[in-house]
Amino acid sequence: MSNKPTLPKGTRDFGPQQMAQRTYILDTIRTVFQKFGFQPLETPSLENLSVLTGKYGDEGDQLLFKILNNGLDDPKNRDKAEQAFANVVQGKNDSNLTERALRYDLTVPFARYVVMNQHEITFPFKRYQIQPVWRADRPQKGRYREFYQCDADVVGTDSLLCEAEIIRMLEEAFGQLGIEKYTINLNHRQILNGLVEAIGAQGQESDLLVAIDKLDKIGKDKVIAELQERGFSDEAIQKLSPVFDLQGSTQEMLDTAERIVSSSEVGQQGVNELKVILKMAQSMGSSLDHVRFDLTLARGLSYYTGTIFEVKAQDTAITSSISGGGRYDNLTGVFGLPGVSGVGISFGVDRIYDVMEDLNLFPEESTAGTQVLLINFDKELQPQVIPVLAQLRSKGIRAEMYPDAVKLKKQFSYADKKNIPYALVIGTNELESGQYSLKNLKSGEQQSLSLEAIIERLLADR
RNA sequence: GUGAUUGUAGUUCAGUUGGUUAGAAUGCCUGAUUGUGGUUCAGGAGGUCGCGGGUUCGAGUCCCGUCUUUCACCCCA
Repeated sequence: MSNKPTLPKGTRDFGPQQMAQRTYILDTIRTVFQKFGFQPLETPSLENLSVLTGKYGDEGDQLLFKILNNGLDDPKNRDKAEQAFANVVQGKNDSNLTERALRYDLTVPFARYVVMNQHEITFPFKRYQIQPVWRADRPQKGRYREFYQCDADVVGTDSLLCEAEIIRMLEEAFGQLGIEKYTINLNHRQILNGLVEAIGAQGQESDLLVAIDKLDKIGKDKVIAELQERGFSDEAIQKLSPVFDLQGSTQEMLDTAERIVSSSEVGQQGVNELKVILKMAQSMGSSLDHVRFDLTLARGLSYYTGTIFEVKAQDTAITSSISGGGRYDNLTGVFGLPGVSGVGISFGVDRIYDVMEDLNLFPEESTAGTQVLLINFDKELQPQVIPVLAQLRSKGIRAEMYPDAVKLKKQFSYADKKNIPYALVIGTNELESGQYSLKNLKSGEQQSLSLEAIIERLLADR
């Protein structure tokens, strides 16, 4: 029998260095959210299973992490539990066996919160939420079973200002993180609906979306093959062909799209909305350099009804999207509150981390730890050295003293490994003269200075 | 859920058609240097070969199961 502990599939530990880097990402995003007027919200890790099922499609339901009820071993529950188990084995949910599940995303819990607090909330309601979510997916590159989402959503307004602000937030966040090469892909569900109408393929919406969403991944020919396989007529595919060959500036592509869906009223409406959004984003200071209209962007989540967003980084092995979102007209409808429109964006911190790691984008400050290590010479001297430690900290300097009076070699190599830039040596000589030895561990130079001078130097070098 | 793939020292990996006591690099500890790290040199510790079963005189090596890793599909952050 092995006693070696292991992690559950698809989960990870984050050590001190990784935590510093992750915190840097989260803080950057949080600051952007707050700057745009979003307020924080946290919801429980657990939700009632009935809140989550049916919101993510059949595939999504399969990926929920369900929690086994307690008390199943109680003899008086036994019959119920066995009956429930029989149901679950047949793929049905049964609250006598599982009535809770881990949250799958942040949007549905948010919708639940809005419905439960509809009378207290002032609309439009802008909230951000940064918490882990869980999916019972098979892990692979950029996919984990536990990962963080950073969501910002606005509910209670149809204004396209929100969409424009989302574009600005994406630009600010990725700009501040130093990710320069990325694309914000933009599309509109109504344009896609218009497309379905225009080619006369009503009733095959989802088949169409799934197929054309793969265009940049598998190419035109394979998409056409897949469409044929899914039973689209040659005529319909013929009508789609301009979609595969879209080129030019965002504006030009939008104009082309407008022609393609000209026979459809909803399609037209979608194109117009995107045009308005882009203009608004521009007047908010967006260069639109990173924004691209992508008629083949579909996104899986079934609740989107308007604009949809997806962000991908370039020049990196991480090809999956690092951010995504869109407008949903009726998310709270399933909880009995119809007519509340919302739009939101979600940042995938774990993938952003992978991209930044891959491109080496973490600034040195983002991992800053202790600034100065006090060398521990001798137990006898500690009463005189400890006050120095306190004094450094009172000035806001990140300082620590090596806890044991071991060999200096060991203490210095500890500082070296922890990437501490300075070591402060206070031994008998220093205490006699009042001039302490400050060593810069990067350059190797060492100076005798008064405590005031040391504090000044450390404060200047932060 | 479907199809592949991986597992040997803290870490990254060698290990031949099955054959004595399973190796390297790096990291770790000690010393050269009893008040000075990152370089160098010398020495040392560290492994139930993922786990369980099977074949065999003999298994890290072959077979079965299981868990795990990574990847593609599906889907998705």
